[in-house]
Amino acid sequence: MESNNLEASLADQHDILRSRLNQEGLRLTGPRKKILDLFVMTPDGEHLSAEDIHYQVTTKGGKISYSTIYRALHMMVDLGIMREVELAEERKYYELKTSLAKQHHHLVCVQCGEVHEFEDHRVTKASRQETLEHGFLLRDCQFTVYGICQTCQLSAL
Amino acid sequence: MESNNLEASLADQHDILRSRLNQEGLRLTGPRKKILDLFVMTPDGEHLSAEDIHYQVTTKGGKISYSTIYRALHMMVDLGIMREVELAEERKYYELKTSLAKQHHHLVCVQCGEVHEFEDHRVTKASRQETLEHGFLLRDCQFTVYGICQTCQLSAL
DNA sequence: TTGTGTGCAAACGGTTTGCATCTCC
DNA sequence: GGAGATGCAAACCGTTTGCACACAA
Repeated sequence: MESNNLEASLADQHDILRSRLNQEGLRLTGPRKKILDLFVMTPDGEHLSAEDIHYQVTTKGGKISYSTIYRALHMMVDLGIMREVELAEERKYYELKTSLAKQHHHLVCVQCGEVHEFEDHRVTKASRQETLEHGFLLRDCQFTVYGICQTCQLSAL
Repeated sequence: MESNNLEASLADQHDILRSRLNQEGLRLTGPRKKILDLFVMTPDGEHLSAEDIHYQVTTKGGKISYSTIYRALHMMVDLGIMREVELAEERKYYELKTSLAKQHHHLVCVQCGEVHEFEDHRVTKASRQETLEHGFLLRDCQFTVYGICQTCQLSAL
């Protein structure tokens, strides 16, 4: 039951991505399916880096090169399917831009890396207001709050 | 007159930094003075990268190595004198944390790199509220709005 | 005088790229 | 069949580090 639903949902996602790619003369290939599947199966509030993707694919017995991963990520960002988020300084993270995704922001623990997503209409309004006042065309905004989570506060004692 | 005031202000800044450094057993050296001077003389809303600093110092006939620049920047961030801001993906930018500096955010043109600073109490409140709700200890927050400025919109026609 | 700071050159690490080969449409 | 995609290995580029020398306190 469950697994049938999951498989169905993955197949749906493949079809959506395929038609989107075909519009642009691009192709849905094996590696691209694997990457998409990882994001679809990733619970909310989690984000994947190129390294995460490489690790997950290879530990499942698959094989994929970093070049392919980076090229696929860039392509999906360009198509508006994914978003690059700045959570840590060392590397870039990516998240799926589901059509229903509201603008959300991130609360990050600088010690353990735990991430919470949250929405805040005040922040959304502020970004709209600020772009309007300066005549900018809004593209994206990132609001990232850095702090220390409870667990890390306690373990520091 | 003007230049006397500027020199006085730079000397003041040196004294402030020197005593702050000495508290920690650190020293105010030639390269550190040069870097501080650049930030003091940089108009509001401008931010400097390691490359900017290197360029400015060397075109003035000075000499400084990247190692020294990076080490000085990290030190000043650790001391709470400077802040690292994420304006572009490729490199890190730094700004002086003047004592009177209110929390401010950035509106960046993704094409030409123009940056506007702005304050918004709603955003500040949102960061406080979110850390509170999750039991986090607030460390810093970055709100960066990406868009296309008027000039770039017009030149794209 | 001595421990801190500097410059150099080499290393680092995430990301990008050129090219021969493969594969989806 | 042919344009687009992949994997490999090497290049890239901002940043970091080890080490011998220099200098502020």
